[in-house]
Amino acid sequence: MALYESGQMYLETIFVLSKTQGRIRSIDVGAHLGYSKPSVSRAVGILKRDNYINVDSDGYITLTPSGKRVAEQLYERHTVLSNMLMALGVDEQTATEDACRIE
Amino acid sequence: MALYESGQMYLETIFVLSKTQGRIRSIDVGAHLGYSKPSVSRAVGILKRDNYINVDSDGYITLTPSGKRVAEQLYERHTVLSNMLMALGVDEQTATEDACRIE
DNA sequence: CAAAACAGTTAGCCTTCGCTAACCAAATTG
DNA sequence: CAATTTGGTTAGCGAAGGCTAACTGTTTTG
Repeated sequence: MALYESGQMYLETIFVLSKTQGRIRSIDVGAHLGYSKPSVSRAVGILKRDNYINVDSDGYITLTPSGKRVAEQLYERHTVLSNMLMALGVDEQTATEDACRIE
Repeated sequence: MALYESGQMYLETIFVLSKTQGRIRSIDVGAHLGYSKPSVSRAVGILKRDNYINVDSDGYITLTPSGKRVAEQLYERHTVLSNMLMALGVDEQTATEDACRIE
């Protein structure tokens, strides 16, 4: 199944939060993205169905190998964009946000 | 009225085609974007309703002052992105396409 | 001049992806 | 231990923005 725009956002968020926070659940993803619980619930269900993530019985989310591979590409792309923007003189905070928006 | 993502695509396309081709109509915009006539028809109707463009009795499209102002910003943003990508070593053709995608 | 091509519109369908309301089950707490 | 909080789900709405089918009216053409 194809990974749509919003799915990429969720996947990258899961990747980043996993790195910075350790174990994460849907609620953390929603809090980070500013989305409602049902929106996250659906998105997580799709990512799980399409084998990008696993969700254990306690609701903790981990990336599958293919999910991790894709997420790393997305994160790399994000980093490239941020660096480009910073090279243009945008400060780091704004650059990171703009990179998000552009993605 | 807000200008949504797709509206920006249409507006920028109108701007670019006007510069390179002179007089343009909906059909030209659709051909360039690869969209169907009804999709373009709706989008053009919205851009017209929101005063970004004018459409004369023969169907020829021109930008209003505010439409032109916005389109120039979009085009500028596009150019910046293309240049950033080319600075990264991407060839011009690919850079322009990627800038489109990113936008 | 009849037939075909061209440009545009209308009606209506589908998917993505937000949302709220309402519910459930498990954990926490006064 | 009853009441609240927490995390998640289900049902269903609405906007954006693609699409096809089918229609119009105008031009072009054999």
